[in-house]
Amino acid sequence: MIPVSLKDLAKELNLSVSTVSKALNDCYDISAETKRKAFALAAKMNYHPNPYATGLRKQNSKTIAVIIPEIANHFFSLAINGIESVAKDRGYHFLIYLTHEDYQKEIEITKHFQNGRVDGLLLSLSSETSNVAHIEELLSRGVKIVSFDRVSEKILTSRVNTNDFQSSYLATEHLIERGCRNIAFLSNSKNLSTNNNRMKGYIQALARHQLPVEDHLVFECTNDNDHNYQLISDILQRKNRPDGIFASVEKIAMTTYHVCHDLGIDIPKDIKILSFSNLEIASFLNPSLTTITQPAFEIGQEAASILFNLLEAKKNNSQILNKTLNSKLIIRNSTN
Amino acid sequence: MIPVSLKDLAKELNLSVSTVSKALNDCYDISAETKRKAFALAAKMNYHPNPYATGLRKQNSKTIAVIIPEIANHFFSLAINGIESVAKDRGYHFLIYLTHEDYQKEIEITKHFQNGRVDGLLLSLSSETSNVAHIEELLSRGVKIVSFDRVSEKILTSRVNTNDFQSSYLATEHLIERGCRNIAFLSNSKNLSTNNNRMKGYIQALARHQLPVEDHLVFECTNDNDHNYQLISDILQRKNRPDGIFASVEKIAMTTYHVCHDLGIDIPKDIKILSFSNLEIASFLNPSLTTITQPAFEIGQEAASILFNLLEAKKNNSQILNKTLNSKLIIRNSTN
DNA sequence: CTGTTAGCGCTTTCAG
DNA sequence: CTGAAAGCGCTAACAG
Repeated sequence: MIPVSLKDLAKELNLSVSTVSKALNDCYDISAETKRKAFALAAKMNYHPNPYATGLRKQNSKTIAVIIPEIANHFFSLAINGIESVAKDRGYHFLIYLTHEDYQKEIEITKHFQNGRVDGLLLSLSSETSNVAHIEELLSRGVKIVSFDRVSEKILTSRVNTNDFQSSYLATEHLIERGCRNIAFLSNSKNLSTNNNRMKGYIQALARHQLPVEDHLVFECTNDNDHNYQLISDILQRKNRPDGIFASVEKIAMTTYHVCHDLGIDIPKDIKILSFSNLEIASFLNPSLTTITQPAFEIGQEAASILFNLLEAKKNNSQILNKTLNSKLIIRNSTN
Repeated sequence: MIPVSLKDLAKELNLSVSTVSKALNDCYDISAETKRKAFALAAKMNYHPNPYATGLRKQNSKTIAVIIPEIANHFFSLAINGIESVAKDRGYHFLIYLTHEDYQKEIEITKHFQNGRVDGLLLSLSSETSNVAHIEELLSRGVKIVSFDRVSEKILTSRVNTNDFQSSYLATEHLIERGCRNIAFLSNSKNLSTNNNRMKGYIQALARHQLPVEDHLVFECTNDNDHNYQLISDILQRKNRPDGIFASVEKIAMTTYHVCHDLGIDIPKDIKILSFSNLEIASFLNPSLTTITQPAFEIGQEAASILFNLLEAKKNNSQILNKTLNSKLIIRNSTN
């Protein structure tokens, strides 16, 4: 690294460092001529200020952290696209951290933000997280946080998420209208706000249509695919097999699909599958899956905007916003 | 942000800032007792050094940039997983930048690394990039770079990629063995090393099996899906329709699948489709697609390792490495 | 309009 | 074993 610093420019221009600094920052009290020369030389020598020196002085870093459970998941990668689109416009950079759905890792990661590394944080909780003391600690230090998708009631931050309840209600209703009377819900993790809202939508739709809400139709899947496979396999081999499956996330829907394939169960004739999914091609490759697609990109954008506004607020305006964006129900195969 | 600094610790301990600094850095010339007290207080007060102050002093940032064309693409998100796994272990942080396959954006992004923001760069070129002066500029400034996947001969850095040529050769051969005699190659972008190597593998397999290599069987797709749809639609409505399609990337394979569906062409009976794809479920959802899966995670790991070694090399060891990792051919439906 | 000075939080000689 | 002082690159208050 052969950096060119303000000092180098100053020497070349026979000016003081501070004058050059002010010139390049277009301060009102610097002559037009000096500014011209400063900019010209800066361009010529390809000068770019050291962001960390500036940050140290200004007590900010113009960078944020994005903490997510995983990245090889279309929801989160699309959300990052949204975050990127607004970060770029507003002059912010972002660091990515992955918890891999692990509470301990989330805590470890959290420690990096105790001292100025980032101005703020975009956070989506791991499915293993129920205790949120590590987040509250950051908040008490004055770190600005906006939660998205996987939020917690206990964390007092602005939140951006999907209409999980409502879309689940509508989607479940859709299954009922297609004739399902015995719909199982494959839950993700009881710690997840998203999962719980989805389940509430499912339950309410059943209730609304006078269908029994049976405990034995709600199953808790885990992050262990083999376990899920076995569980679903058991469910589908019962005497009174469900005629509909609502999988709270895509991965579980895929496992269900897999099991059906292995057991020779015909989708959608024998069983109908409904799932949240942000992977366009999923519903396309297999038109018998009905999917709920979240506005992932917009969620990322919205969360980032709120955070940047918070960071740049003149007053310590800590108003908590709750934004809910609508998801779309995608039905490719409504016949039979 | 209410930060706790070395100064705060020093005051509390009635020691000088430099002593505390040395104590926490476990310097040999500090008494065990002092160290103990320093560590204890640091833990109690939740002290974490400001990374940018340290960086400014040590002239590094312990952060790298990852520049990729897009993130909602399984290859790149898996590669990021690999990068993350080694960055975490080696104490590095990473910033993500997306070019969106746009040469101008790539140039803009590149400007952020002229002055200390990152110690090094993991780079995968945009499909629009043919002139690489912006990268050479960084290199001449002493920025360490490792290229992966989308590399350029013109950029003299270590490179990590897949055995594109060989796997394409084998996959094409597989199509031939399944009876294809008229295989079209749907190219991605002529600027991409990956694409070109894949095409070479395809051509060589045809040649090896005494099949004519015909120009009119190689088609250039773009980033415009509608254009691709039209192009592929035209191809599949010719008199002598291809009996096999080799799509250089997943997105093009999906469009092909889509066109087949709309035209009522049966896969794999009427036509066989082969594609590079890192999305596990693609080959699963549609078993008639034969896919080549890249070791994306490992490529990320390998590239990151090489970069970190480079950054920490005592001598200015600028040896250029070229690593090629093997991809896997996944054939789920070899009947008919 | 320009320069001097101080300091952001940290590390690192060098003196004691 | 500990502390004073300098400085990484930059900005900002203040003096001239």
